[in-house]
Amino acid sequence: MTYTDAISARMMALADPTRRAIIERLRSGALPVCDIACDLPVSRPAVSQHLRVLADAGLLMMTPQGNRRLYAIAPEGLAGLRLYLDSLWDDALAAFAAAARQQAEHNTGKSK
Amino acid sequence: MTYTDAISARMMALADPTRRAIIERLRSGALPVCDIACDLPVSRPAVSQHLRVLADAGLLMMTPQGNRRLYAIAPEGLAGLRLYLDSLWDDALAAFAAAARQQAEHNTGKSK
DNA sequence: ACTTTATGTAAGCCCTGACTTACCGTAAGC
DNA sequence: GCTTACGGTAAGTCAGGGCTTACATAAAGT
Repeated sequence: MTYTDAISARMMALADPTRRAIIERLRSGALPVCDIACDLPVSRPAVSQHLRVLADAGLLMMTPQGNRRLYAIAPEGLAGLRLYLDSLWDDALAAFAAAARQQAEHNTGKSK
Repeated sequence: MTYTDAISARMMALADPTRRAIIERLRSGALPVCDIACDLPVSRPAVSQHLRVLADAGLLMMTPQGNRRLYAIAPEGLAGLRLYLDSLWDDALAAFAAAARQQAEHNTGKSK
């Protein structure tokens, strides 16, 4: 399903350290490109490319404002990731509990 | 901080499609390497390398059992990721609300 | 002890993607 | 109307990582 593809795109977008730095920079609110790029260790075109990747993944929204373009985190983009991790967490916990239970009764079964 | 580094490692580990497929395969419980690799489109050594990456990231735990090695999802490995996404989600929502509020009073301010 | 099964490791190939420089469009200010 | 800031695009380079084949190790079975 295309649902998983969106998860993949967002996960890969968030996996890059530079893009994570951009996201961190935008936690407190929208910023123009120059403000994002000025204290990053890469060139401004590189930041533009990263912004494109993040926007294509649905993690950023852009609003033109006169001369510049404000980028901000799109909360909806994070929703799917949260759901995915939560379901994975649930299944992992259930499998862990089941394994522990099975281990316990295996031990009692052959208790000397 | 090394906190963020663990997040990065886990995010990058989960970003790869093949590794995501491995994780999906382990949702229902622990499996030996051969069972994981048999229905994946890559060779078994490739799976071994992916398992190493996932284990190094703290996302998998391995328990030797005779001839084979059982791999299972480590729930603790997911906890940090969930916390990170939740905090990002909170900040993004707050910033979004603040921007909307500011936009609103800007509009009322210059309402004709 | 020898063979088979299960798995990790080494070396090498190759493609993706992150980065850079150079260039182009567009809105603002004078 | 020019010039200047802002920002996206193009082309090319280069390193990292994912894959494969070949080899090594270890436990099990017979």
